[in-house]
Amino acid sequence: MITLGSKRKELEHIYQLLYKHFGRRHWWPADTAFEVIVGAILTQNTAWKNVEKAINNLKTANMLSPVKLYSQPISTIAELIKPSGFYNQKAKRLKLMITFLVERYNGNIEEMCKKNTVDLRNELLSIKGIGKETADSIILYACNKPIFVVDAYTYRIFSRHGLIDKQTDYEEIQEMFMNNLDHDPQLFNEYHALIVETAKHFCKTKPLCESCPLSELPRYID
DNA sequence: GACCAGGCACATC
DNA sequence: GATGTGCATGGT
Repeated sequence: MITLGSKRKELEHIYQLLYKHFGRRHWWPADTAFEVIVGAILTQNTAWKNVEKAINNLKTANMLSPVKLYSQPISTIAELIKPSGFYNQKAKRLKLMITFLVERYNGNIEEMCKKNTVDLRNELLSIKGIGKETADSIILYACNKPIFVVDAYTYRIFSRHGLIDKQTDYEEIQEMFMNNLDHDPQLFNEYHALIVETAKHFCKTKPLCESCPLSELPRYID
């Protein structure tokens, strides 16, 4: 029987182990808040390597700003972000997000981030193409507000190791972290980044380690 | 040449 | 409410 107290300890312990092993991740990999938003949309079900190419295309074309992209047709955006895949769909989603940003917040991300987290999350979720993970990534990594980002890696790692079960939904997983950890944006930032790092090293190269205790995970990575 | 990747919306049962 | 499908490129 896992009590609340021990779950907190377990989550903290895992964090300490991963942090010791990987060190500070310096996430999200982006130069600006706007780049975070673009990356969050482009990385939907897509390897980050491909997103980098797409973002580089936008930078090279001098298009990586809300005002610049706002005035571009979807077809132009699609052409630039091609390497990230699903480019027609993502071009529409990007355009919708940017339209929201420009028309409601005058293209000012800081202004958008002044909204309280619950309202901001609902606003983002009302944009077609912005789902829970994308919204939470924007709130945490573009706004630096404390919300826990749950992604496929989080689900895979923590379900494989028995901390959540198969039918646990997004909000429940999010609550597990948020009910047991300080609401510190830097902590949530780092924890999610460490999960991604773990998955990249571990899930790929050592698929047979599914059954090893998560607390011992770093030992299996070397 | 399969198989997968830091989702999401929509259709169908 | 659960389950399935389209979207598309590039790396392993």
